[in-house]
Amino acid sequence: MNLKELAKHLNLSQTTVSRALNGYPEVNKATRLRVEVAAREFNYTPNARAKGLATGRSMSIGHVIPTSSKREMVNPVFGDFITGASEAYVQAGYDLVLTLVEDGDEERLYRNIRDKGNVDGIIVHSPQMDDSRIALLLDLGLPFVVHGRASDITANYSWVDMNNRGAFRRATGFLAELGHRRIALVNGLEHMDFAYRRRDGYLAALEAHGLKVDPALLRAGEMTEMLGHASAQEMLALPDPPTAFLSSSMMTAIGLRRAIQEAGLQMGRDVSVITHDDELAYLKNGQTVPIFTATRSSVRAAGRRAADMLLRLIADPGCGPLHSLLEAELILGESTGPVPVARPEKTYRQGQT
Amino acid sequence: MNLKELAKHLNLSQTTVSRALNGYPEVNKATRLRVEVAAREFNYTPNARAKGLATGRSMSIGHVIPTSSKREMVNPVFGDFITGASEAYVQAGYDLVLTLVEDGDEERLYRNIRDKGNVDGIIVHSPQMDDSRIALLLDLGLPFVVHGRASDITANYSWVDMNNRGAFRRATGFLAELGHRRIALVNGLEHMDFAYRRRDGYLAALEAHGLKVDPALLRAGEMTEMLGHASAQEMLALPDPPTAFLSSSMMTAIGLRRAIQEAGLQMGRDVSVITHDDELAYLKNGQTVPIFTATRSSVRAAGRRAADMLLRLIADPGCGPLHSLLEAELILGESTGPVPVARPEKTYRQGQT
DNA sequence: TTGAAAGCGCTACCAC
DNA sequence: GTGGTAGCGCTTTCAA
Repeated sequence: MNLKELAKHLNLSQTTVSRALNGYPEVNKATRLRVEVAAREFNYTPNARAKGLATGRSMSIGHVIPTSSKREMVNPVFGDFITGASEAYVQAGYDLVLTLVEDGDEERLYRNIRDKGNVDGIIVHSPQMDDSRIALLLDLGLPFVVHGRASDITANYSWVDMNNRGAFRRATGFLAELGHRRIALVNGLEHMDFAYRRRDGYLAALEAHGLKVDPALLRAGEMTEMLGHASAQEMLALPDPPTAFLSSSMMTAIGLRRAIQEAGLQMGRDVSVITHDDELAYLKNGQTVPIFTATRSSVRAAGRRAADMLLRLIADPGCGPLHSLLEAELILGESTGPVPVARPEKTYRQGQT
Repeated sequence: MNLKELAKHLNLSQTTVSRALNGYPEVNKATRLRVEVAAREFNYTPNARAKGLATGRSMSIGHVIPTSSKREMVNPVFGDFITGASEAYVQAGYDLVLTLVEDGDEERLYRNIRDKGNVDGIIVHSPQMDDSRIALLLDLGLPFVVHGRASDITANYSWVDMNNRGAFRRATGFLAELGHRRIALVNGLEHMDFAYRRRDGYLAALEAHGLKVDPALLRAGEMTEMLGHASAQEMLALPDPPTAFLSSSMMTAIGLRRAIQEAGLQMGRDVSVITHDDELAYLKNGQTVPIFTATRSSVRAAGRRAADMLLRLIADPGCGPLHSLLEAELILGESTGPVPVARPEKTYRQGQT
């Protein structure tokens, strides 16, 4: 059933029915009620394409995820991010359009996304440090929010990010305070902004604790189980092996733990591991003390926030670039209870530059 | 730039320009060339909504993922599935619309999806054994392909599934052949079809090897690290603990391995683990022998296949329900080399019922 | 408070 | 080969 038929059935004009259904004030109360009842009765659902054509808005948001042989496959945390974003979209009546893109030809791709017109704005995933997409999107005038930041870009754009630097600084600090002197980092590809920041936090903590950096204890690559395994295996074979590992991903950590086990070492006794993507981690202190890193729910909160931000940007383009830095929970203690939700550290507006 | 403007610029009618751009045969070769050049020059991209309104097709596919507090969060393998599906969509010029839905009110929801008209078909994720959505969708006449099956449903519908039963039968068999008599299964929620089938395969293998089923070695729940940890902890405290574990998910396996380690046992020596979602698993035989379970790439292949299937169903609705069962790689051996891609076991058409 | 009619940008039918 | 024109289903002036 479409609007025309519904109107005919009610002996009303399309105009009135449309107005009644879209909450315009000038409709007679009784008329509106009649229309609403009939709409429900006939399961009337407006055609989104037609509505979009008429209003100029598509009521959907694009999520653009770069993939290529050189980058990682779709990151597992993406599911959590989307879950959070989706909440906002459902409430606001928006749809989510997912676009996986091989890198290369960004110019044409993003222009097409805009001109095709089936999204009102996009969320940009996996920014690199010098991500060229930001300038491009600013130029195209398509509203967007970046999930993460691009450290080498000076332009002012909207983003939502986890405090990666802070999380890794603290995690490294924990290990140092427990007496570890040889702390390894198995990171993601370091042209990715999140990985750069994590490394930065790691280095800062080493320096703060008077530990010197050993390049042999640093590894970066696609965050696979294989990377974790190979890295740990090689490092543990060093004359002066690490006694603790920081891992940037759950996947990497799985391989890393396997290598530790294969080396005949025991987690939490001989060697400690803290994983970023993981819900639980280990510290060396005789018996295992988990560090609770609530990354999954934090990422979900980030998704929610990014979506809210973008919707606001679309509704009120003048509200200027928005930023939000979320603090990931990182709790020393028992591994019980529900996962706490990340709290925003700060959110602020800023005038357009 | 839109069609009208482009046509005016070229001193041609919209009709001709449209025909030239859409590959209709009756266009003069020279004209077509002129049009194509101009289109590229002005970065002309047809408006998808207008095109959709005119053609009646939206050129996008919906992926519907149920979520609720009672079910698991978005499964990590979903990213791989989407990656595969996306390849097909890009080639065919389709977009991917992602819809996360809380369960309840399926009736209204799926009807809305159809009537809203911004997808031409959907992929149904996470089917339960008696999933009510299948009858509903069949009734609604919206083309769909299920990722997985619904064992309790007798209707004939299109699906793509991994051979979960076979994979768990084989995995259990490996362990039994290595001499394990007490093999535990930590499964997903067993009203989910994949979990039911995995359990079924596990039970079949036990029976084939003359091992008896011990309910104390069976656990099912949301596939979290906590489930894995709690399950393994309790089982290892039994008077007659298991010497091997099968885990339905990477997340569960992480917790499970932690419990093993906390119990002072050593993986691959005291106890063996095979994880489904994982790339590597362990067998007990003096030294560690990994089982390479190429689930990630297998799932990606499944996504690709499901998408191809749905596109075909949309193009030719008469081609009848299609089915495809994919075999997950499960290789005893070294953990090196690239991940092999799943081969289809069988694909066949079938007349409409 | 209601309705007629003009688009939104495109395709597709029919005439030339 | 090419062009005029009537929709696709909705919103939104403008009049009444």
